[in-house]
Amino acid sequence: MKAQDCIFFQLAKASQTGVKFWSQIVASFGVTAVQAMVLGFLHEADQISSRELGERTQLDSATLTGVLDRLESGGLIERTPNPADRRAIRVVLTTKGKATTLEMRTVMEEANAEFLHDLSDQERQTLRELLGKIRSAHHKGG
Amino acid sequence: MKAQDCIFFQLAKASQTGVKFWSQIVASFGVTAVQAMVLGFLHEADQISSRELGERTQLDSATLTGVLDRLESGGLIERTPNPADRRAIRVVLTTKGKATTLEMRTVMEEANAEFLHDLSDQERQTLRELLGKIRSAHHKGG
DNA sequence: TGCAAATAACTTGTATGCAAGTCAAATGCT
DNA sequence: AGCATTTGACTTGCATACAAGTTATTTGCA
Repeated sequence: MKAQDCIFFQLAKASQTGVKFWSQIVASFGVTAVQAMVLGFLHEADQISSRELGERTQLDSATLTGVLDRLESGGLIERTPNPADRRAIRVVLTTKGKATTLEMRTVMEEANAEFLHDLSDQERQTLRELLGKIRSAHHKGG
Repeated sequence: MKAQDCIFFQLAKASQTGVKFWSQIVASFGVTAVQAMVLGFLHEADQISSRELGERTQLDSATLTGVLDRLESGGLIERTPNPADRRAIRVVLTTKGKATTLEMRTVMEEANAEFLHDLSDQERQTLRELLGKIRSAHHKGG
């Protein structure tokens, strides 16, 4: 078996290609690929705790603290206290954060389509299914 | 479109799942996932320059310098001078590096099979093809 | 009620990834 | 030969990842 045939290598490199592609697109909004993803999730569910945000984005709490720090410095989100649990925070989009996120969501759809431009509709569907199958198979101790 | 349906997110998370899986396996050899990958490529082509190794592994020269540093500290590789080009180095596996790499290649095949355990032969084949298609479509300015 | 165990966010240390820049050596062109 | 350009490896700075540990707070249970 050649190293290039290793599924871990293939996944990692396809992922890197995607992240680079997406990074260049969202760079014009002043955010990184990961930051853009976090904003996208916040657009779906605002006011959630760091823990829940980490669950949805599949980001480690250590990683997320840094990402939130930079988003907060950029004025895109705010950390507000949660009166019901003083250990937790509530992450909220600022006005600027909401505007940026809205703009990016349009761009994201275009980017998704363009990134998979060379694949047929059937292939895109299959790819998403297979990637999902992998993740669910290895979810928490599979 | 939900953030979870973003192909960049799906690729990144499937990749992370793979890297974590592979990392746990190679940890017993005292190397990281990336280090194991580099060793795998060196097993195919020893004595190559850092530039060529970077081409094959798709690792940035900045990243590769650090990876080679740690492999060299671990006694798995050595940097030797290239008399034909004094700018370049030649990366060679040590005896220990060769032994480790040999052992790992067996484990790698098992890990590949186990990681894709929930997929049929047809699905595995399709997945590899689609990932390859993505990478080649975006290779150097696509 | 009181205290051990669990939890939320953060911190620390190490390893990629990548853009940008440095330095020495090799190349190309006149 | 002489010199600008290119190249190979390295360095720096910043942004993820993630294991491991800290602190304050909350929960669960005797």
